[in-house]
Amino acid sequence: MPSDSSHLNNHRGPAGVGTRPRDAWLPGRSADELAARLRAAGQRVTPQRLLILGAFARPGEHLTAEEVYARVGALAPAINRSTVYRTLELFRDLGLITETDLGEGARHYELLDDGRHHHLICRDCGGMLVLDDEIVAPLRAAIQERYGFEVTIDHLALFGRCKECQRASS
Amino acid sequence: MPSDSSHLNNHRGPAGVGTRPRDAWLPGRSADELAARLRAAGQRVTPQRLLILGAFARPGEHLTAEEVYARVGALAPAINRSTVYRTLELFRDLGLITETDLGEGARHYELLDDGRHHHLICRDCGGMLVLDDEIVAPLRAAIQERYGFEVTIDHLALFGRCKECQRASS
DNA sequence: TGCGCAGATGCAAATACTCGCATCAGCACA
DNA sequence: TGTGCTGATGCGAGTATTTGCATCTGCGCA
Repeated sequence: MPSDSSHLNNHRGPAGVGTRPRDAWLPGRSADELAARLRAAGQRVTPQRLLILGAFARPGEHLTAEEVYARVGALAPAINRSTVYRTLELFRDLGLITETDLGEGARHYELLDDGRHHHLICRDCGGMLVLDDEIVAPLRAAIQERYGFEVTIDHLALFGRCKECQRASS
Repeated sequence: MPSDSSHLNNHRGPAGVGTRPRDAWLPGRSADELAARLRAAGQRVTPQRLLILGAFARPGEHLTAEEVYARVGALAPAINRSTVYRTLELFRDLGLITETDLGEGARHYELLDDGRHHHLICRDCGGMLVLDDEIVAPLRAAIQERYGFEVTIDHLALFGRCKECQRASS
């Protein structure tokens, strides 16, 4: 379906909706905060959405879509798998959570807070390093300056070979 | 399976095998070149592998795994879908092809040549810009310097909002 | 050239994710 | 508060990808 990109903007409401705020929104535990955030983006507040955000206990915890589905299903069995996937996509676009492919077969989602971080993953040993956002920030700035493109780099996973594995095979 | 990373190095041969050459390897059309490249990496030369690389007609052409499978299947119907997926993964690790999630539901593979490029994709309008590797190179260098990590950034897809969509919603 | 082992493949099932469509329900407006 | 429109959800089917295991085969070695 390479020529079909309609799904890319299929949950935008009217004028200005979906705009990511300039100031990062600190993830709140309260339903009220999510409700306000959704309404500000022209999105509806539904019990499903509240539950799905609630599945993220704390920032820093990685969850796959299936794990979110399992947690939510324990509380409200009627919630559908598709709704979970679609809602995670929405939250990602709103900047509430990050979505990352850590190379483990399923994408991981995480509450987004101000202390952004990224990962370096070794394809040889599987080891994972934390990459400071300070290293990534210049890329964001350069893209903004050169292309006027507001890029979202919230939780990058980059692959390669760690120092140890390079040494081991040289 | 978050704790299982054994698959990350399951197609490495003995000593030094799997090492990516410092000098980029220009993708060759000839089976001989692939054979030499595979043997140098301690990998076996099989008809399946030759066919799968052959599916990439030219650099610059994006193919999904299913498209590769379809092309290869037209020539040799016996080749299995799993083999295609596993072989693409191998070629990616050897630096022969790039793997990118362009947000279209299936990952795209492309022959890697020296003129690396990346993509900026607008989540609002679906538009795609080409991002010059010159902008990304400093990140690669910074990671190498700070972490001693040899990162592979061959074909990045970054998402965000293009200049026009920013303007339209402000 | 023949033998054997480790790695590659085929197969089938399981998991991960996407999509179209009918129905349902927030929320704007009367 | 009631009504209707539009976006959200449930559902089911389809596509994409991964995995374990049995079998097969490339290639090093005798």
